Amino acid sequence: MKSTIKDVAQKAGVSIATVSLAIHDHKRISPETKRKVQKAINELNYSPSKSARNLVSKKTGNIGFLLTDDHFLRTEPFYTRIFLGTEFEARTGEYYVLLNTVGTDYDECDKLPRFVLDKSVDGIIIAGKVPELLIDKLSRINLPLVFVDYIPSKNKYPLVLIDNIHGGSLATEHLIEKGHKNIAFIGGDINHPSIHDRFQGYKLSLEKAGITITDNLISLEEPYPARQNGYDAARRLIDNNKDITAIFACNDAMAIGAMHFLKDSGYKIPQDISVIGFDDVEADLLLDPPLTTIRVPKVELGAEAMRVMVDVLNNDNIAAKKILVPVELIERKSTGTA
Amino acid sequence: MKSTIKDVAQKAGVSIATVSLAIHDHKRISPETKRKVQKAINELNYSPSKSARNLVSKKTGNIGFLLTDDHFLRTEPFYTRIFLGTEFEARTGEYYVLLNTVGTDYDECDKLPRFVLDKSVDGIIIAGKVPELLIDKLSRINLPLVFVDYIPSKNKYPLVLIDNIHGGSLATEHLIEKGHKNIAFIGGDINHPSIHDRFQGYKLSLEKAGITITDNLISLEEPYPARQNGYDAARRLIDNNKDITAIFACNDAMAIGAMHFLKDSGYKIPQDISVIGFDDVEADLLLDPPLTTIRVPKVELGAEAMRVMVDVLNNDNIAAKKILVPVELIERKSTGTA
DNA sequence: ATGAAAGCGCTAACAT
DNA sequence: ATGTTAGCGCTTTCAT
Repeated sequence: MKSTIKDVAQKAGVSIATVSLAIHDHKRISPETKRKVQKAINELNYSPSKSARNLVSKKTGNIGFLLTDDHFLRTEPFYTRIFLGTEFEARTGEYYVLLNTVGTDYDECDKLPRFVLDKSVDGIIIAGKVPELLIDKLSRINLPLVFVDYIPSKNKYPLVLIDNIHGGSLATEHLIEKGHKNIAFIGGDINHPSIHDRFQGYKLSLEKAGITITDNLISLEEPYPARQNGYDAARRLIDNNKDITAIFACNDAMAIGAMHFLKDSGYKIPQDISVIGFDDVEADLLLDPPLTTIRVPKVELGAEAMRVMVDVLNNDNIAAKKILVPVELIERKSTGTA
Repeated sequence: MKSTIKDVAQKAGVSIATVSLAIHDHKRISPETKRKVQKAINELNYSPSKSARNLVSKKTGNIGFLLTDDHFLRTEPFYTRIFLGTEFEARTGEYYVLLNTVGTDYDECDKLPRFVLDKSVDGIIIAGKVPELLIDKLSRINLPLVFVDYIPSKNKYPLVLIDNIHGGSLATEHLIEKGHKNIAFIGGDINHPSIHDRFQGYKLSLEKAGITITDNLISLEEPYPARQNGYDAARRLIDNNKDITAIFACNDAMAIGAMHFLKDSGYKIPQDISVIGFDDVEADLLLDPPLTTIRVPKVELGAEAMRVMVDVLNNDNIAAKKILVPVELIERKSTGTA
């Protein structure tokens, strides 16, 4: 039933070493022997055992995908898409990807992810913000790390990032072009590199357009960028400043929350107030009106991270590169002229 | 992290065999020795190598998760959730899950999924409808198969299914209770067991209520249950029958499409026409009005499938069992009195 | 109750 | 150009 390298060797009338070398297309093996071996392999329907290979090569052929559980369970399928991207790309690199989530409250006592404990991965792709303590621990074991959509404080790893500053500018400029002057910004967890950068893009574009940046247009106190927080931030902003004609939310979740608040308060979107988000999650199209946003190519982010990982694994001397994945404006119906 | 069973044996002052037995909590090992070994394990931060274990045990510790690529890429994160469920449950069973998609147009020439070719899995969970030809091929290799949300024609495998008939009844009865008599059904791919069963539930409930089942209330011709097809089906139905006061769509995607058509045509939901879906995808809450639907516990479906798989692998349970996972009515705002 | 030793299937020196 | 052989880290008889 299950043939081994020994069976192949016997059938081909050579040694197992020859079979092994022939399989790896080693130049020391003559073309004729290779053919003989190949014939035996076909006849026996042989396929090398991964376990045995792994044991001797000390490789696993697996890449770990790590993120916090709240990221994976959140309503918007953002990181799920990134995961899919790594998965698709892994196929071509002959890898499998293993998933593990960790709590956001990771502390000293918590164990390392299962796939590092039992040595089941050759490298780890870390998606989104994870506890720095975990990164510290991970950096001590000798596994290649690639970050996607997050910049760890100890910045010495390859990074695959959204071009957030540019995206923030795109969103803001879109609003400016529509004639808006009082453009609010809704952020959450401003220490998060992505949100920080989107905010930078906002400020840069306003400055470039000669528009003064006012404090009461900006909401940065929400602890994380979720719908309810977007709702709350919009309320606080609108309560304090009736001149606002447009809102740029740091992500779609907050934009959706803001839209709910505006509707609840009787504002018409975009006639009274325009709203633009960031991410382009799938729910955007279902909203009424559909949300104008900055599209983040999520699958592409994952694929890119996997490509970098494969590169790192193949040439151990790769410099920690930083890849900025471009974004684009998707204009739908939630933004209009001032 | 680099310590092996040898290091542990040395540190504990015993043989590697003893360490191995102690790890597996074998009764032949004295409690005291076990403690000594455990201490050494902790101090060395030892964790057994999966590759080595796999080699001797002839197991991989991996479960394959198979579905068609269109299922995985569709907008509603339905199968993604099921996948997550298998993943969560796999943790406790000490398994990893490997993902593979196949085309819907799978034919004789196509290769088997990668994880079966290189023998990387101990069993396969098959989610949703997959080509029967593939199932045939898979059934010939000697791997345990578990189906979730699909009934293969060669019905000899463990099945984890949604209680679709009951769900169809729940939805229909809800509408009947609201006083509706002209209740339309929108289906797609009626040969799909799930959709077929939901339709059965619809007919059963109507019969039970003494309501005649009329052809011009039923749309079954759409080839698959997606949004656009829901839109088209609703249009055809409403064009032919102005008496319709409620629509039961076989899934949320079609319900969303139907709602779009109704809105485009100036119908008010639920004042003019009620709409109920099936699945409870995350978009439902964002719709205006939010969609009344039958909730399918997606994560639970996946977890259950993995539990069955683990059972099968442990030989605890050889009989091909069939598990019906219950559903519930989630009443939101898209259904009202007739 | 514990240890010695024989593999599991494969790769890669080292021989020939 | 090909064969011999020593492990990789672990489980599992079989001895002691």
